[in-house]
Amino acid sequence: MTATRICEMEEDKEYEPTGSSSYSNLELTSEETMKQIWGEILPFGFFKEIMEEISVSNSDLENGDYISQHGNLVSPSYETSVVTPSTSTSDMTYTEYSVGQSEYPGVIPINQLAAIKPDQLKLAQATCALPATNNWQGQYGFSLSFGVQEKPTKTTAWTYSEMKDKLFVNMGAACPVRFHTKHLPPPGTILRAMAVFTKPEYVTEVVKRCLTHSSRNEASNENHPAPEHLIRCESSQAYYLVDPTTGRHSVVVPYENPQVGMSFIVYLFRFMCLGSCVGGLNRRPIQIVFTLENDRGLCLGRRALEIRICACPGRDRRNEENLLEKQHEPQQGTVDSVKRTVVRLSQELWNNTPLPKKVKTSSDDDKIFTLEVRGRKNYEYLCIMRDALEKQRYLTSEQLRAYQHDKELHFSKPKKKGNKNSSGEESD
Amino acid sequence: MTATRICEMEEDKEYEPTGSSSYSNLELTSEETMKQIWGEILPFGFFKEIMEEISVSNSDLENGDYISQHGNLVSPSYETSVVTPSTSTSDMTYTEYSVGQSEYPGVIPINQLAAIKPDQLKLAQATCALPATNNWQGQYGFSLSFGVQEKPTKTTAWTYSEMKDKLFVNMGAACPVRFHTKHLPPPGTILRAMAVFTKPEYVTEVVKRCLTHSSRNEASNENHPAPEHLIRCESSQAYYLVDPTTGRHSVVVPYENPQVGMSFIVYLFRFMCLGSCVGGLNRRPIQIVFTLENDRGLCLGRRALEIRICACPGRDRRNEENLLEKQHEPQQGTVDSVKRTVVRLSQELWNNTPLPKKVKTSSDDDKIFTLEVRGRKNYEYLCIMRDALEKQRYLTSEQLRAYQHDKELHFSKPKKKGNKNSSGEESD
DNA sequence: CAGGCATGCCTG
DNA sequence: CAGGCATGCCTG
Ligand SMILES: [Zn+2]
Ligand SMILES: [Zn+2]
Repeated sequence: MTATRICEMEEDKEYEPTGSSSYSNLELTSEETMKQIWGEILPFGFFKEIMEEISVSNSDLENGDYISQHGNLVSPSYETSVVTPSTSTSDMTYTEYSVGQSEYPGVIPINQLAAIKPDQLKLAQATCALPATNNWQGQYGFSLSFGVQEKPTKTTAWTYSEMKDKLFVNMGAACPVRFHTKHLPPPGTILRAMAVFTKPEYVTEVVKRCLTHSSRNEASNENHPAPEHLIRCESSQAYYLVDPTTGRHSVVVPYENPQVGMSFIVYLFRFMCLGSCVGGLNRRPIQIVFTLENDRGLCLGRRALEIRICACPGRDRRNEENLLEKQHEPQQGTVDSVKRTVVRLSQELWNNTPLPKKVKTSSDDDKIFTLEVRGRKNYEYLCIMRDALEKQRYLTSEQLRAYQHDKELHFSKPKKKGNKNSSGEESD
Repeated sequence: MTATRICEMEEDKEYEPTGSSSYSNLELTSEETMKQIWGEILPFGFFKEIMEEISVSNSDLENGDYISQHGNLVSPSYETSVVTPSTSTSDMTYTEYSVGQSEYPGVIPINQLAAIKPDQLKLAQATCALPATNNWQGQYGFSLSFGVQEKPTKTTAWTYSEMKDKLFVNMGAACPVRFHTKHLPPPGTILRAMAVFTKPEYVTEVVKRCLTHSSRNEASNENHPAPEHLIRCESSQAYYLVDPTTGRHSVVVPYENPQVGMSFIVYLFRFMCLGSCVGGLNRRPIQIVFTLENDRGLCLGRRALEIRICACPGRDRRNEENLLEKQHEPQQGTVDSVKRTVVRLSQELWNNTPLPKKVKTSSDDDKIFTLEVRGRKNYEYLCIMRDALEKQRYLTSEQLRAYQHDKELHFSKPKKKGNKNSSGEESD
């Protein structure tokens, strides 16, 4: 079990009501459960009996108050809109079937939530406002790979960078992705692909095609049922979904087990906008989250892949790899650059919340930076900020101190498989 | 009277039925006349009694056969759609009034066309598939100018280059244009602004905003009646028109005579897309054609202005001026570059026509280039091609030979005011 | 298909 | 606000 990108997950440790690291964990838990309850009903046979037997008993979860605090768990209209695969209609209307309306109440009492096995906690991100993007092979050993390529030219249609674990691909090009499972997942398992903005400032925004490219007149949209979807999968069994709660787009195909003798199954994916599309991706990096889900919509494995859709995959890959190598000589941010980044990030992060926007920065010397925040949720933002600072190589977690009500918050440190994180209070 | 951009106009000379240079002249004539007959009815008082007394008698025009050959003169539905100025409605519906339906037959017999005074021949381009873009002061001495600017910075909102007679302007910026008339035009006169692609390959395409910027959600479209119009005029009396025949957009305001003591009247124009907008201008240069029109829709004066809508008007102006200066050392195209240009242009031009696409290029030496074409209409394309080659400084008219059915075609040469052009047959 | 321009936009 | 990068696309 690896760590999530934003906050670390615990495996056996009890939840700490006072700490904040369990916060995001709970969020996952509750939303996952809601997902399971509400389900997503697809018009083919892969999902059956979705709403059955959710046994209720919960001893671990004692922080049900977060649910209402979180405020996202009121029930919207639970119609799952599903776009059927194209049947070569020429009128291009967006066929949407409303195939299911939950009779479940809007808010599920927290103590009725099921005893869910750890694996199941790894949410199906389709109904999660902040989808999980951590890699997790799961019990079936889910992973992906790319075929080796002839030396990629500047304008090769796609190229995968091992060094960056990133796919560079032309808009509209069919890109073969190999999916591996070590053990056979149950029949009815599906593969889902969903795009998510990588930067924390944009993660909440739904990834769609730009207006120009989703227009009816676009050649690429002829006879396609989902012009607004960024990701396409070349399969007659592909279904284009719009999550009714979050509005997020995804494409789903039945997961076919590799043929005997083959270690993987190949799906062709197309990405239908440029990363630079104005009013669309708008130069904001994205990743594709591939999830293996069983017929109840539970996630069996997940693999997030950074992707850049561009005109010159070869060139851009080379550039990014060169940049990364240059950066490998570690390089510290200046006091000013860290301050600026923190201020910008905090403005972005706090902007759309009812939380206090107060953030102070100061530095004792050039090595340690201090932030002061209030409120429980802020811990989550601090983690995002910390990640961003680290990613930009401005500082490491060790260099960042955070205070809440005059008490220092300690960031949990990413650890290896099976580790626990810690988040408590200590005197300065 | 100056020459049109594509073919030269004759003033007193008789039309030659065998030649082709009179072709485009006739086109102007006939379309202008159609314009006058069908008219454009605006919902305010500027145009009245449009359809009255068109006396019919024509001796000069003896090539009526071109009319049907040209094929554009069938009558579509003659409803003029007019977008009223915004009245601050918040629902952003595109208010279109259908204010007039011609009872005129679809095709006007050529010999019924009026004896139109030369000035009136200068067509109101609003209903012309290929709008006139020649500058013509007319009897009221219509012209425009720009105020002097403080030294333009790189990102000044707008800047006018005398050297290039070109306006560089930020998208959405209010740009003050000064309009001059030496004599008072009659009451009811209006000013029209219409955008036209500059390159011959695109002149027939209607200039509109891109999908992204014309979207309802665009901030710039709030309470605006014409989100799809590229050109806006800051005036409560501005009307946004879509020509029913050509689909071309224009904005029209009552032409107010300069105040006493002032030599000009200022209108503020905004240009609502970038020249680079994908699916819109798409990096294709445009010009704005300003026309003064009387209350019958007849053109009283015209001024075409090249314009570049961009993020950095200052920078781009400097770059273009530098380039122009560098080019002033004349520079010839190679045989290959001319060939390539001719082939590309001919493909573009012939592509959407039923005409034979056959074009040969050959060069006797490095100075003379030969084209072979068939069909009457091809002469028009040859002229466009010749202009493009000249513009790119590849060659001059003198260097280009054209053959039609083994007979050499002679291009008419641009001459000064009052000159005649010649287009006949000569032996090689 | 690579070199390099064009052009919006980010950074200091 | 200028320098300069980012990134689609044109040219040879
Ligand atoms: Zn796009
Ligand atoms: Zn635009």
